[in-house]
Amino acid sequence: MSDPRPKELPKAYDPASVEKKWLERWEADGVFHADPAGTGPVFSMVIPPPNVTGILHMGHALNDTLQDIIARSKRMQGYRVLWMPGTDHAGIATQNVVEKSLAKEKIRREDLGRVAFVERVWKWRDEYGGTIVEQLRRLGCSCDWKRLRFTMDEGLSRAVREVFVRLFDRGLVYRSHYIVNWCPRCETALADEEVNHRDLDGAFYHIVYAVEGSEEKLVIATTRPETLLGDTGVGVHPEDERYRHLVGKHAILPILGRKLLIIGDPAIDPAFGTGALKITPAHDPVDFELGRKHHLPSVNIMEKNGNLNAEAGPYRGLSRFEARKRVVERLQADGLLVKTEPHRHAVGHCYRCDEVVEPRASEQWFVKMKPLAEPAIRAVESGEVRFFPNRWTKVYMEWMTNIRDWCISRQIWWGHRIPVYTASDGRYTAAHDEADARRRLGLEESAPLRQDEDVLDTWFSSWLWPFSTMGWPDASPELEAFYPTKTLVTGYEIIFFWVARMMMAGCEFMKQPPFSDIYIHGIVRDPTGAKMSKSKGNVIDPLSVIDRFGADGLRFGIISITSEGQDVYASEDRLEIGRNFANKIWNASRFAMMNLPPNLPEEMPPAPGPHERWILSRLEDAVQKTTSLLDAYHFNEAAGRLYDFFWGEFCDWYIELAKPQITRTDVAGTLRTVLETALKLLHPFMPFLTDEIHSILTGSQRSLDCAAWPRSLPGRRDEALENRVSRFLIEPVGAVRNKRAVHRIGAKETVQVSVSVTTDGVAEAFGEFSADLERLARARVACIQKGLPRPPKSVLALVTPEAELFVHLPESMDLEQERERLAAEAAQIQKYLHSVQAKLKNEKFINNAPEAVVREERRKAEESRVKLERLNENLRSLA
RNA sequence: GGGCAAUUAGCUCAGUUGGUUAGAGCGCUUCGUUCACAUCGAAGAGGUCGUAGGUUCGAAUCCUACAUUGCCCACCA
Repeated sequence: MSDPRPKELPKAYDPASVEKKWLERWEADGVFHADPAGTGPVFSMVIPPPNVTGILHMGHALNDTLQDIIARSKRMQGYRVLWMPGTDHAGIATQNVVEKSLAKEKIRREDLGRVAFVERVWKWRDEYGGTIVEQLRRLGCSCDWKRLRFTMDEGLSRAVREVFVRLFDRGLVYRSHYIVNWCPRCETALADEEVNHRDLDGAFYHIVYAVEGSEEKLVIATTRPETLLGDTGVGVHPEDERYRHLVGKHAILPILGRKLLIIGDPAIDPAFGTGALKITPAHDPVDFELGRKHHLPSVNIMEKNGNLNAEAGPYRGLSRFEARKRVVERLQADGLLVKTEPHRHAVGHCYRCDEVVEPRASEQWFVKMKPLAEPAIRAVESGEVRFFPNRWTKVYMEWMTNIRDWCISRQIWWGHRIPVYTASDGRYTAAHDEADARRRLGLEESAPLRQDEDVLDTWFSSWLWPFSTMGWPDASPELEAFYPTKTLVTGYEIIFFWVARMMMAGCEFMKQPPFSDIYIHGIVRDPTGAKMSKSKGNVIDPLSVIDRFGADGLRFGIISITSEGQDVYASEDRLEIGRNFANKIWNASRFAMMNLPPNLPEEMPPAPGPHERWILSRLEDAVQKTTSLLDAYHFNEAAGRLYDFFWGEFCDWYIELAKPQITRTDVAGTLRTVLETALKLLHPFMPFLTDEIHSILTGSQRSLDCAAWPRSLPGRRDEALENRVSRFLIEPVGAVRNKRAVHRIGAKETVQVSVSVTTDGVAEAFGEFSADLERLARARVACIQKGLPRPPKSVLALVTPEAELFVHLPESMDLEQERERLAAEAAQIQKYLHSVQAKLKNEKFINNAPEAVVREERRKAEESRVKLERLNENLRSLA
């Protein structure tokens, strides 16, 4: 036992210095390092890699605290824990950030050229890319930081190339001219999942198209009139009476005068709009398919940046929005705009920059997903991989079964360049490098090759994360020891982007799903339910919370306000609970450190008193519940049980009971045992605070991460004792305090208490705790006696079938008020008694309800009956 | 158009397989700083569990509708 030197312990917990110290110590001791060559059971997880441009937000705070709780508790439970950390190169996001910073110097990326630009991004990463990692450390994340990975590391890049080549060779990766989602701001294609649809108010423009060689007119409705410049056909339903005779004829495109073949296709809904559809194969997904089917030409009218090109004739160079305006004006002037009606419809937006996305036909690379999805579906179907909460299974299945091919090429510079090489004769292949490409194409060593200009979607590296971080494609000791991982913790917003794709990659390349448990948590929102975003200015900065409340305060706070599987409404006020609890733990420990006698024997003293056996019994309950709740991923319930135990049972009752007897060995020993055990249970939630207290308390400099998780000791549970404590101690104390408060008895005054009991046994039970009652309720127990009538000038404070407790009050007591209170209580019990008696008279209840339930109801009825009788007696005697 | 979630105290949420006189934190009211902690202690007020039916001896809990809110998916131009 070291000397805690209590005088130096501050009254309030001061996280700042403590956190810094322990961060360094954990790192120095290598507590978080996982050795693949070690012995014992293994537990592994990979962090959802935050964007390298990221700064810690509340979403990370929640996600990574959850993982850290798992990691630390598993470590204490004896597992060799690997929590693999790293960051994501976040192609578009990072490129945008660097482009923005270049813009301040009035430089565009084109001015620099590809090589110099990519160098700038690397430079940016070297300078700022460590920010998020530092912040995760400050949060207390027990990742194996020595293994920090980055999706553009050489090793991970090699894995990306290997995967691309394998898929190419299997025919699962292909190049195609296809309509894709195009972000004119980022100037790149996007995957379907990267487009957010929002309903916006737009207009439905009804436009007149003339029919060639006829007086007939066709009216066509569209929401994007500017795309008519790219029309190459008109479609109608083949059985539509209004239009079927026109099929095969031509319509004349307004403004440009182009001839448009009128085709019939059952895909066209005669009931929608005017029943006639303008076909713009290059700028609409439906039209693209129709165009292909009916061999219509495709006219691309848009530049990469969304401005119109030469195909748009007079509108060349205009933005798509300006062009829309001008086209509408022109149609109006020409008398071709029949009407404009308001129309609300879904408009796609870029998930990175929120620009309105345009469908645009272009040459892109795709992954054929169906064959990859099948094993990933089976793994979940069979129960090999499970979602927590389970409802996400359906969402996953739905998406997986309807999966579409994945557009993986991006027209940006920052990312893994597509490893496809084309020879001068036009033949191409995927390859690990140029030499490999020449081999595959049967070319000479010096033959010129051109590598594809595009880079891969960021998620094309993230989907390999669980094994690329462990050294794949090599057969590494890490893969051997730590793959597959056990639990993946992530938010539901990336189930499609990431979780589903990792499942597919794991099944395909490792022949084994990458994890068995998928824990899905909600999104952190502001108190009004809006997503937190910098532009809205509603973000809570976790770092400022750490500054104010400490990392442990933030961690405990965010976990306790997060109900399972639900979104979290966070505000700094709500997080205070964590800071307050940390302070409570600090002060309870401070009490222990100031009062525990030196040279206390290590082992638990034998035959402790009833208070001690009581708190040990409650501790046992806390150990059991916390352990099983954590195993089941019920994090906030586990946190809640610990909070209740520590604050509501240990501090509120046990410490108060122990105070006068703290010099006794069994009392001090119990206090220490309970505190130490509680610190261990709390450690995964609040690692800094618990390590600090533990080190002061024991002199040990080792983290509790190295301590053993508290074992359940069922022998400590004593429910009969718990029952006695609550009936003869906790309830009487509460009752006396209540009368004191109600009758405004000053805190310094002592009140007299008498107890009337029915049996000697009950008198004894009261006697066991009467000293505690006297101290905790500032009372003096005048007498405990069988059949004692209500003493004069006293009020009934507590009534049970076997006892009545009276509090003696001064002359000034208000009898009338007291009568009202008793009468109200009697009325309430009367009402309850009626309901129970009615139940017991019901034969169906007696016959159908389990015997235990019936017995319990009988007991309650009897109890209420006796209580009511006593209450009424007292009421009469008050009159 | 499909699907999912939520609806319990002023606010934010618990309430495990149907059986407690429905709980917690915050906020509110009253009282209290010799005694680990005012980031605290004590006491208290506050709820027809969204609505309407149904199943059952018994429903906040199960079923069916409906309402409100939020989210996800979907090529109706």
